[in-house]
Amino acid sequence: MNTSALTGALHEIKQFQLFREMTKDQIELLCSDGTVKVLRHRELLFKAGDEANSFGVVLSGAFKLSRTDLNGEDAIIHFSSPGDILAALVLPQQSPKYPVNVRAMGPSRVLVIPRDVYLKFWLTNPTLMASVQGLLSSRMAKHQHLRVMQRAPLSAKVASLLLQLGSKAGGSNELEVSLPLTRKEIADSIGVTVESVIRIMSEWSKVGYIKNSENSIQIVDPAKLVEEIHQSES
Amino acid sequence: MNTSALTGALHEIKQFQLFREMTKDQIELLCSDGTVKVLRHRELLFKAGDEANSFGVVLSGAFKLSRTDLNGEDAIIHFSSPGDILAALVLPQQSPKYPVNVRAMGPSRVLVIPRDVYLKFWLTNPTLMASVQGLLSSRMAKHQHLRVMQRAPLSAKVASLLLQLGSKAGGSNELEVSLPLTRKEIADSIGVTVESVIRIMSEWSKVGYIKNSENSIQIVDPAKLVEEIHQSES
DNA sequence: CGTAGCCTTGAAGGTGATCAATGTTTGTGG
DNA sequence: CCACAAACATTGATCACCTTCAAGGCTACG
Repeated sequence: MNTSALTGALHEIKQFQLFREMTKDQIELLCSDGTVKVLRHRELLFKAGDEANSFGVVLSGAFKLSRTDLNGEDAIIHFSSPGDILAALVLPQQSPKYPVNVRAMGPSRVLVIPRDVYLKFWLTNPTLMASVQGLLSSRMAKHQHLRVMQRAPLSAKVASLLLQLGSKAGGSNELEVSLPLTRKEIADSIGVTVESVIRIMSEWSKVGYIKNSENSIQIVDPAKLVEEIHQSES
Repeated sequence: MNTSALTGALHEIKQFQLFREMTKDQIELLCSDGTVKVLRHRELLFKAGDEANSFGVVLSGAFKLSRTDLNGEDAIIHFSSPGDILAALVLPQQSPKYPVNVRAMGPSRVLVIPRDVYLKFWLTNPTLMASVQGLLSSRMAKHQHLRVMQRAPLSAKVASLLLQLGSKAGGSNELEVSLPLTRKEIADSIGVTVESVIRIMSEWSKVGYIKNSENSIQIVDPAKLVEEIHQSES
């Protein structure tokens, strides 16, 4: 593999919350035998059901975690951005399998690390485990949030997802969803059909709540989307 | 607090997967300053939003983890049975809050342990952390499963939940749901209305797929419920 | 230049929500 | 121990929301 790519990756990794308090030596240990893998749009990193003998730290781009339902449709479980860890949770099990498909959204890079390293160096590092639990906790929180929204109307679900994925951009209070997110992916995340998502979002585009830039979604008026969520109250 | 209750609890705990490989001394350390709390049906253990300064290990009975949605309705996140840990995931955060309400289902007992003990003794024990991640992993798997089922018809969702909660009973291939589960709780778990759940389950009772014993549900014919799930394939 | 992935719009139909009323069981205090 | 309230279970009628199906356009990329 490319050693210089790895060295570069170690520098990138230092920026992430996960490794904030780590020394350079510690980081090198934690990433032993790591390799940087570059993926193109839609390329598969881990396949659900495969033996999980390595895990990943997202360096750049984004990944979607999904499972295929009985009709062959995708159900998207989670979006991972830089700094997120992939597949770590299942590694302590004996002969673990990946529970989900992990697929790149746009060109992406990930640091792939063998399972042994996790068992030996990650699990034994309390500071790191605290951070890992933090990541898992926020992922769990998103699952819970979706569960709470399940009975809300479709518009509230879409609004909720966009606000969750959006981050601050520009001087105003506008938000921007930085993922290259398709309507289909939005639909698969909240468990509805593409058509329904399109109908809602076209409406919002028309009245100026949101705007479609080049492969990113601008939330022009977040307050209106929040309103959309609260309209579901009885 | 009652010391003899605690001593008894330490024996119970030894049976759980979580502490299988621990020595008696280790267990005592991990449960330092723990107190056994006895709760009645519907009694609240942790309240969502409260400061999380302790966590719990379920000893007997069962607990439901839920959040209240915008309409004041409950959304049930998870059912915890003996051996499960409660609220551990959020403890590493600075000034953590309980993310959910934790409420007893029927008379229940739980070992409540201070947060410090988790930070000091749990996080620093790799073997234990591996087990904890195992529990979290299975909880995450259930969330994912529900997500996959989201587009399936209501009957498939109910069938899926019952099969998930059921455990082997009797000599035949019958299953039994040991929780004192109400129709409303089933509805709140899968995000539908009570009435819909009742309509489905009455139907199943009539044709003999399931049976209502005293505060427990018998799955007489699991195969038929599995069939119910697969009918949703297109 | 053709195919694959994505976006869009319309019409029709069904599934599950809502609302309302009533029965049943459990628990509690007088 | 009875009366009353609260929680839980049930059934029916109506209707809205979202799905399904179908057809077509747009853009990117090999």
